[in-house]
Amino acid sequence: MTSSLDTLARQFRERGHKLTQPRRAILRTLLAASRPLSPAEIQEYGQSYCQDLGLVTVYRTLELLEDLDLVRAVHVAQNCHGYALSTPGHTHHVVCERCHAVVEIVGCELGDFLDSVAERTGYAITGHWLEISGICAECRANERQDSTTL
Amino acid sequence: MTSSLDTLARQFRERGHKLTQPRRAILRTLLAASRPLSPAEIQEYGQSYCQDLGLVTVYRTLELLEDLDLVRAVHVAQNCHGYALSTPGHTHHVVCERCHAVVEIVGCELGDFLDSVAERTGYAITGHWLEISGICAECRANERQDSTTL
DNA sequence: GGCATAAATGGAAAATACTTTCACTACGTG
DNA sequence: CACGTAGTGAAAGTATTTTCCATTTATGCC
Repeated sequence: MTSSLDTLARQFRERGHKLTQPRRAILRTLLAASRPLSPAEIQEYGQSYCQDLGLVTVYRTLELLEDLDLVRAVHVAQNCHGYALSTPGHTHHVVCERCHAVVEIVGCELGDFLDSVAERTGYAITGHWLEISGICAECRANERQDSTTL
Repeated sequence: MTSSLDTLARQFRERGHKLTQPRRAILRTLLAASRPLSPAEIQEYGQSYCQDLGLVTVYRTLELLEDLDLVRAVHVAQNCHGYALSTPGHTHHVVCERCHAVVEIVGCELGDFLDSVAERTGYAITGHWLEISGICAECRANERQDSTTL
């Protein structure tokens, strides 16, 4: 959003990666996009900058850009494939990074925050999705154990 | 989480759906799970309750259960197919439901909320993911226009 | 500026994942 | 307990992602 192609390119090279034409095309496409794009879309639009940009390259470059924190995967509802029983009402999840256990948080205390978002962005807010990751008590206990036995 | 098989089954029937063996197997699997499962996993585990549970049925049943709000899709990072440039630092997205335009919210005001989550759940919070959906100013303007021209 | 070289590329094809179709089955009402 | 319909699984169809490898290209070095 705030980054220019130059800034991105510099960061890219500074971390020891080559700035090839295909990669430049992908960055340009992402810079020009007003919404998250799928790999196939990135290839399609990217070909206006780099004639024969391959889909494989798009996948590889996205992976790299994610590692470098220059790009992020955005949650797109249709394409999320984990399912869990929901408790009635509005809830959020806290997912353990180690064992993937899920705790649901029943209350939702984001009302004020969402109001301010609406005001700042001009959007009419219709919903939100919050997921919190962490390490559950059990896994932390196990980790302590592991490190003492080593 | 708090629901029993009986409760789920009752809600299911009350809303005019048949409670078949495959569906029962899927509900049982979800009840027994401690983390979100993919459709393929649900099929695999569900087969211990219903010998030849088909993947198609899993997809259809999940869709139905989502409609009934008995199950929810949980964001699983690997399977999200939208990519967007990330601005440096921590941001959240507001995505327009109509045109998919994305606005990034730069500040993050969830600190206090996350602290209370940590306290309540016993998790060490390592990160969070918030996405807000809404309708952007432009799309709302278009909608008003549409309804007056009709 | 040209050269060496290691990284990066694109196409083909394999491997996965997801959807749709359709003839058959079984739920549960009466 | 028979019947009608919602629900089913297998298989085919489509889309997505990964792997492999011969070829190309960016970049540091002269």
